[in-house]
Amino acid sequence: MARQYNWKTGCDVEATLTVIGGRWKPILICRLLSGKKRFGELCRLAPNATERMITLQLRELEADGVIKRTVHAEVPPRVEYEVTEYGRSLQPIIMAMQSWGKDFKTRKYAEEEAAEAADSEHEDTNRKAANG
Amino acid sequence: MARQYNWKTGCDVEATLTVIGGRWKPILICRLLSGKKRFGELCRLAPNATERMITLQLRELEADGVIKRTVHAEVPPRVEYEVTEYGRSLQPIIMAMQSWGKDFKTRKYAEEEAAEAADSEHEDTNRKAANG
DNA sequence: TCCAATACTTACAAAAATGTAGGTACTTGC
DNA sequence: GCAAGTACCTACATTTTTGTAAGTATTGGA
Repeated sequence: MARQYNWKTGCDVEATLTVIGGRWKPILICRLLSGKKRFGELCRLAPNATERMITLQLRELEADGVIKRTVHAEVPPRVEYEVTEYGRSLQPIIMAMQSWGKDFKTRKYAEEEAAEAADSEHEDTNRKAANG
Repeated sequence: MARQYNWKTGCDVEATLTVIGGRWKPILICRLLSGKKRFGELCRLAPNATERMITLQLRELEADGVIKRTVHAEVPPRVEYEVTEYGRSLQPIIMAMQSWGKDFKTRKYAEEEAAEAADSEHEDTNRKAANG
């Protein structure tokens, strides 16, 4: 997300992308929208992301005022992340993405099933042809 | 967007990102939501993107069934892009992004103004101090 | 014959994002 | 003394994305 973007003339959609355009950012925001989480929890909730990526993306979100980081002076350390009030204004976007994605997954899954079914039917035909 | 993603177990938000996660995709979809456009028009409407990027992202959107590409057999060639019915289901996401971005821009702009005002006040103070 | 116009494509180069492997700090409990 | 536990950080390597510059096809018109 290193973009030369003009706040006066730039496109609205592009502006949003400067904040949530990172690969893991929408996912992390989504996780935090349902409540405060510790670093380790976030890692477990985003298993495809590495710890390093999660750290980096959280830092950027923090810098943009979307989330808040709280360090508890304990040993072993405990760090909690939560969305700020401002960050919560992203909720409609994240929710829309979640809802669309759910539907998309169902579609994709159905497609795969259909493809497999077609495949095995094809195998049947081949077998019959070989036998005939 | 080259991700090993599991359609059964994967996160909903992440699923959406496999489709609209490209840097220019949300912008292109946004442009097309307001109506059919020619390639050249899209280039003019997304001036920060190169022609190559626009081509590539359009191809991916087409492959995902979000947009439709129509080639008219003319010389010089004319190619039109439009969102499919399915693509239109992304509208809530794009609109939410647009709305949030608009607000964010206003905020950012105000911040910059404030920073500049503070700066020139600082200069005044310095001048006074130097004079006193 | 050469140019203009459009929507690309291709090879190559640069930049950005992401991943890997290791290390750090601190204190409690064995 | 040593391992465990947490939330990182750092250097480095690799992958992915994006950009640059040039070339392609077609045909009507100067």
